[in-house]
Amino acid sequence: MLDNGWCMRDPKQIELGLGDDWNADFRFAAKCWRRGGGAVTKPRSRRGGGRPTIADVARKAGVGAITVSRALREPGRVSEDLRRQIQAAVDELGYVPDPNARALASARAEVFGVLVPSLTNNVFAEVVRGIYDSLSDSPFRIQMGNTHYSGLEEERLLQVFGSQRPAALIVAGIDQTPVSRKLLENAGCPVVQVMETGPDPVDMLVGFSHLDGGRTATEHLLEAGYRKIGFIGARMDPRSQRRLAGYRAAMEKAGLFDPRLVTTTPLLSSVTLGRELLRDALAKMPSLDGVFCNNDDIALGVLFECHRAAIDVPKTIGIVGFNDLDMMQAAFPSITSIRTHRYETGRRAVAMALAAIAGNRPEQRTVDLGFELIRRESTAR
Amino acid sequence: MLDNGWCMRDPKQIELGLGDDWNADFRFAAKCWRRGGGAVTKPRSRRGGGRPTIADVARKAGVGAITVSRALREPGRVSEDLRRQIQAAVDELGYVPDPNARALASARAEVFGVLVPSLTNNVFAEVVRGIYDSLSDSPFRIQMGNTHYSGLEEERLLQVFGSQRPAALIVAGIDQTPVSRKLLENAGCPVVQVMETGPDPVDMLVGFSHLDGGRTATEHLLEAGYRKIGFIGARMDPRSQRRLAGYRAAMEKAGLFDPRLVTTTPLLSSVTLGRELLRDALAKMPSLDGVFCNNDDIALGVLFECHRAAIDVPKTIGIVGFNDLDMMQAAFPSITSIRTHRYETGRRAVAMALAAIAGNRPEQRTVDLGFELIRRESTAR
DNA sequence: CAGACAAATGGTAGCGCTACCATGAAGGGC
DNA sequence: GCCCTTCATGGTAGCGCTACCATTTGTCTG
Repeated sequence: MLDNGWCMRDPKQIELGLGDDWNADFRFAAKCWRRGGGAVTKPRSRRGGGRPTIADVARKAGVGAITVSRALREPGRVSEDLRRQIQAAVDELGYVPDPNARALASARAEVFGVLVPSLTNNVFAEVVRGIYDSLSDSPFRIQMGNTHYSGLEEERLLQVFGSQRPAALIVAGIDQTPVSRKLLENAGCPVVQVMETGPDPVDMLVGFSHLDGGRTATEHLLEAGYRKIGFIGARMDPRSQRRLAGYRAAMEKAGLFDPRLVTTTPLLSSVTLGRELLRDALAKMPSLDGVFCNNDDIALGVLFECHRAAIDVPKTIGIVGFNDLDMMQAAFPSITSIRTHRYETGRRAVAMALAAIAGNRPEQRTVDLGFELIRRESTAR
Repeated sequence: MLDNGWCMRDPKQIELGLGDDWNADFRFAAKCWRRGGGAVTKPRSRRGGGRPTIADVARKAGVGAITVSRALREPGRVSEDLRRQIQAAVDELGYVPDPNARALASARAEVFGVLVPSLTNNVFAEVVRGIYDSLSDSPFRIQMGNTHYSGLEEERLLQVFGSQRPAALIVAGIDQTPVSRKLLENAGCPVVQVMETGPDPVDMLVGFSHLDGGRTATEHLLEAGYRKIGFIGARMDPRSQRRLAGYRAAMEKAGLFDPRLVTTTPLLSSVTLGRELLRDALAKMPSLDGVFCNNDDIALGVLFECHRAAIDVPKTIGIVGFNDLDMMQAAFPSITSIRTHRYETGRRAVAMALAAIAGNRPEQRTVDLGFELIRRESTAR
């Protein structure tokens, strides 16, 4: 065992020592805060803190508060002159509008709600990055939620998000529970489902067909001459299930499907797990000559296991991944994968939501961004 | 070249077609919305929508509004009887408090502001995951910002976040600009800097010493008998700089430092880049016999490049990574790395912030979570 | 030049909630 | 019994902003 290592500090020290009842904790926290207990607060003259308000700006600029409000939100409706005066006052006072007051008064928050099943999965991280980049110069904030692949958690978060009257909602997937679907339909804002295609979006939809992706990957292996092609998948969420369905369709069409070729687990995907699953797959079916992996982490694990077991890739076993993360190209041998447009998905979702907010919903409510098969060494025999 | 692939759809189709002036876009959007233009809104009787308010609950329960408010926030201060009545009314009406109104009235939003330099970097994703998990059952929302490793962007986001009167701020790193530092000091809420240690935190600090990490990694290579040990680093942010400093300290102490052993680039880190950087390093210094990599992506790239160039690892070249992502353990040969406690960092940061909100700031304002050297095959010669 | 109409600005009245203070009732010490 | 707390509840007055409806001025039509 090489994984011994020495510890710089006692790991016990790293525990947290937190109570379970966060609400109680916070209630206590809030009470203390009110009494000026802990926080580094400056003494505040007025209740809301000493910060300038719209009234301060209005006074300084010699105009009405509402004109300041308009100058900031709809500059076109305020005369050039006043606009300059107001801008000067804003700059001088360092005025920043209070988003809470704004949301309360207008019954609409400048917030995009974003729901993803995982924060660390690179796939969703890329989508989220696209969303952030698209909104970074906009007045919109982003409220993100992690559903942990749980329908119940999604319902809860949707409930919470809805209470804020968001400007739009972006959610991963199309497999919402009936309750979630109802919440989305009644959200009173544009809704974009991402990462899939399907016949019946709640509102708008951006993604691609995982079924076609799975089929394409499998057909590629078949064309390359592989026959005993296995499917290896972890964390079998709905998207993985569809990839599996695509695999199965291609294998059945070729008359090669065999349930013993399929190896899955509900465990969270990881490179290490990819290694273990290949071992399992080979134990069940020693004559395996190809693998379509649920995702690239698994594919990388499979590759490493092949190295370790001295199995030649691509000669003895061909490997195809899914998503085409950067490392697929760098691997040795480089790994064939299905490239998906994750960043673009985020961008497009925001673009569609903004269009809908502006009242011109795209006539095309479903956008299929497709995917690409990237052929590499791992299937070139 | 194997990276040809065929495209399922015209990539040109994937462009966005968005204007540059988001503000103008949104202004238009908002205007349309007000006129009932696009969104799927239900007709609303009152201005704020037809949702139940605290007054509705109070009426139904036969109590004053303020009692409802208290029952929800400080149940202990309301009698058992009324609490039950109120809860029944809340459930029946499906009442959810409006966080905007709450924030406005109390001059304090139940929001944690979180600022990270990257959303896709697994390191920060893990910290963020810890933060999310720690707050998932709390009343706090999370407002995340992506600084893109830019001080200016950080200042801008801090400004925006501050306008919301957050309950706490968590920011990555200790190298804020003077402006950012001032903004943090005046935020009027607990502030936790994460991912580093240092002598002078704004408020609280959770992390570890990247310098010590770099030194430890390098000393390990030295102990294993490597002599011409290179440093390979991409995206040389302040943390990477400190790792480099640790590397340098160890090498100088051993009398082995040579600037030609250091290969860096400001480019964003990736596995592919790791391959290229090793090529560069070997071009400069063909006798290289060890590499300490800035992070695990780079280390993986280095490993793949060694495979491709038929360089034996660990015999000819030893490799050490940084962070100990899952794939380090799965790689063949497995890769020695410095394990960092990213998830725990997020958890601890939240715990400290909550404690501070509650008025009992930990006496220990700086928490060093340390790191571990995980010895593996890549340095076992 | 009246009448109509748009453009520019302002006043008022909330949005839904909580801080602050007031009230009345229930205990507790001498 | 008195005063002094403490506890449970409620009324009132905003928090900072914007929707809605004036009001004023200028411009255009016939």
